[in-house]
Amino acid sequence: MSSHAVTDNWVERAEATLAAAGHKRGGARRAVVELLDGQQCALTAVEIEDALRGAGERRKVSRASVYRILDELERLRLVQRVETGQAMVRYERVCEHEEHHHHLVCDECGLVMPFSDEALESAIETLSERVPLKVSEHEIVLHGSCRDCAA
Amino acid sequence: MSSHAVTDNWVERAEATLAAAGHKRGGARRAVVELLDGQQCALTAVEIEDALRGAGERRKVSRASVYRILDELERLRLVQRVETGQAMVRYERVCEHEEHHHHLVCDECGLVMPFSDEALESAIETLSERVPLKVSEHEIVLHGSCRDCAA
DNA sequence: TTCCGTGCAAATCTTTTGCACGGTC
DNA sequence: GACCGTGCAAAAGATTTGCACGGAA
Repeated sequence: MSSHAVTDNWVERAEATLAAAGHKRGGARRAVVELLDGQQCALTAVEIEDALRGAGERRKVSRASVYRILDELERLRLVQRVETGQAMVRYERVCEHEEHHHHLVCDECGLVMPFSDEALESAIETLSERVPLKVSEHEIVLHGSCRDCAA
Repeated sequence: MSSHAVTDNWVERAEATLAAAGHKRGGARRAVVELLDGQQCALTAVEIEDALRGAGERRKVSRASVYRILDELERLRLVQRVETGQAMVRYERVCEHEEHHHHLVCDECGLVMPFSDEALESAIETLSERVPLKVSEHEIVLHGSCRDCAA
């Protein structure tokens, strides 16, 4: 069950975008897309592979396919990479009608949580004008200790 | 020649901190410290190894040592990791009397440049109070095309 | 029938580790 | 002399690639 059906049917958009880009359907890709749609936060390739192998109803997808699929989804801007400094890249769905968000990483237990902040976004926007780079993306990661670990 | 001798003699501080932490001196580590001191921006382990092998006067340092040295310098907060989404971690000197800065990454040619912005820092500071994480670090990376690549 | 999507296995690349030697204290 | 720092080689872990088969169009 998707947690975002109300604001943006990401699965449908993904399928449509993929079709428009000339892709045939594939069971592995559909499984990955559906899994990503149900996530609170970013997953690594290994986590995706494990999740799909585990859940009884879902088909097994080879790791190579997971990487290829994530690559293609990223190229089409359907998912985005999240670098959390944990040695593995994470990927998460990009929703059109959703607030842009960033990530909190607990360096002790590895927990990753999303957050968003308007003041931060506008500071980024303003600053992007003054910088010797045509900015297309930005990524912000706060590191520290989560409540459980800090306690 | 250090580009920062005026504001903060990082090499001296590094040597002192290392000594205080109970380390003996080592030629490899001194070479890495001196190289890092002369950099404009963050380097990868491989770049460090290559730079030291290349420069005539500098001794060759094995890659394993580069990683071990960077690890120790990071633990002592003498250098910091920079995650630019380029598959390799970058490291740069941390200066005490220098403005905190972040990075611009050209996704086309791989160029990495530093930048800093007060409004951004204060937004981060404010927001850090309201978040379910005891924040100790933050990292901001802007991606895009540099002037040469965008032209 | 034509090609793309996928799985499997091997390759590649970054980073880490084990071990032995040589230098620092 | 005791121990740490370092080099070398092998290992480990993440990601990519080559190839062949089966399914989608």
